[in-house]
Amino acid sequence: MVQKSRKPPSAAKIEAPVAPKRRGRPRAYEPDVALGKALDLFRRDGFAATSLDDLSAATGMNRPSLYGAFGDKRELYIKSYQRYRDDARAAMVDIFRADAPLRERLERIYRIALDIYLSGESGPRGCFTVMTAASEAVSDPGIRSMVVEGLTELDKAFGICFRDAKERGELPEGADPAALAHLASATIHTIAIRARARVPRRELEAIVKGAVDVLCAAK
Amino acid sequence: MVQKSRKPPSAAKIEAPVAPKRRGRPRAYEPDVALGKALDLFRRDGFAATSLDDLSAATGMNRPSLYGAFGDKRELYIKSYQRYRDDARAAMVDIFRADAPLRERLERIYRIALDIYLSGESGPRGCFTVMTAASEAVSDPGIRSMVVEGLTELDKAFGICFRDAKERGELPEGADPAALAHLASATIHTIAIRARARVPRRELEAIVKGAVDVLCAAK
DNA sequence: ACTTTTTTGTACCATTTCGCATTTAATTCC
DNA sequence: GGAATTAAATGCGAAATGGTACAAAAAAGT
Repeated sequence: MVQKSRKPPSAAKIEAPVAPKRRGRPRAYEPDVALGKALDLFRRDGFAATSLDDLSAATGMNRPSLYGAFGDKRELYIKSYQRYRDDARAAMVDIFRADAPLRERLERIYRIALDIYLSGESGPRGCFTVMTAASEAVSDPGIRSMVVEGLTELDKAFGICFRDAKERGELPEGADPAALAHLASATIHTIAIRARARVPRRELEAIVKGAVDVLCAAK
Repeated sequence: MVQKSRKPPSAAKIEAPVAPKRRGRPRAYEPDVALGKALDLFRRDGFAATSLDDLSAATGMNRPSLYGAFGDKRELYIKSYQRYRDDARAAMVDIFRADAPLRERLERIYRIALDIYLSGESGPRGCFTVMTAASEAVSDPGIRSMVVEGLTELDKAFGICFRDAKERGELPEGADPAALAHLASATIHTIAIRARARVPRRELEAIVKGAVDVLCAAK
């Protein structure tokens, strides 16, 4: 379970806690949980293999409601992807920012990543960014740019990590933080892919351990 | 162009060069080129988003002929994947076996990989193993086992590479060939994914260079 | 010439797919 | 209680999909 609660934690605006007194017939669904269900489906089967009927069944919303709430299938996919990114970022940002040794930060990031990639009632689901890159990204410019953004965001987060590890003397003078960051991202990608091939967690953890050893001792 | 000629280079059996004198109406297509076209389509759009009509149009075979020659859509996908693997292996095996310094072997492997991943008339196509892992692998056990095989084959090839580099003293005593091999595979995977996001070749080459530097200097 | 064999080409079928138009239901405002 | 508003539910429809039946065609064997 990666999804965090949807309550906006902003301190301003204390009002509208539960009853904004809307005008017409009330919704029979909660948009956030419905979007979560849609994301689950898309993560398992991908865009093309997920039908609106599947989505309708999973969310409990009938097709017109789905359409009204999220737009067409592509828009729903995009919103699902944004949700995925938000959740993943929320799960990792604290660790990336933590004032902890490099090795510990890497280990924690990869543990969270494995949790995300291996979760799912009907099998591991991998990384949605990687899945989307592998499918829609070539042909859909809008989706592609989101994917690039996702890839870049991860590179940057790792980049900062290695850069300040180097500043703190945890890495040798000659170490190249950008290159190490790309290798750290690559490790994320490889475990995401292997997770979908149902490689067991123990093996993925071994790959991660080997990578962390190399990355912490590099050059 | 990765496809090699389909002539079986076995020295035995010199006969059957062009006319085996078949019995009925002759085929209007060459199975190998048709399979190549099917592979092109599957690589671009994936299994679910490629229709039999698309395949029929691309191969020039009508659906019943397609069906007769390759079986149903899934079987065609599997045969396409095998073809992809055969081609990729053929393009790399000599380099993996070459008696050359580690760095040179890695550089050559990655150059070939980029050629494969970036080729395609309608955009880069990435790695078919990665694409298949990202889509069909979770739900189809048969396809999944082929994917695992593909991933493992690459790990092993890199493993041998690093192991004998270590034996030759190109790597320090403490180096862990298996871990380095996984990182080398991870680099393959990350460039495959980024290629599909249309990251330009120069950037991918920079990522590769950084990775090779780390891998050749590790521990 | 005619049979046999293999492949092609046309046409069809049942299902699924996405999307929407229309009707019905539940709620607030007056 | 009635009008207005918002959403759910039903169901239609046109297109696409995977797959196949069946007839016509092109070759070899006799």
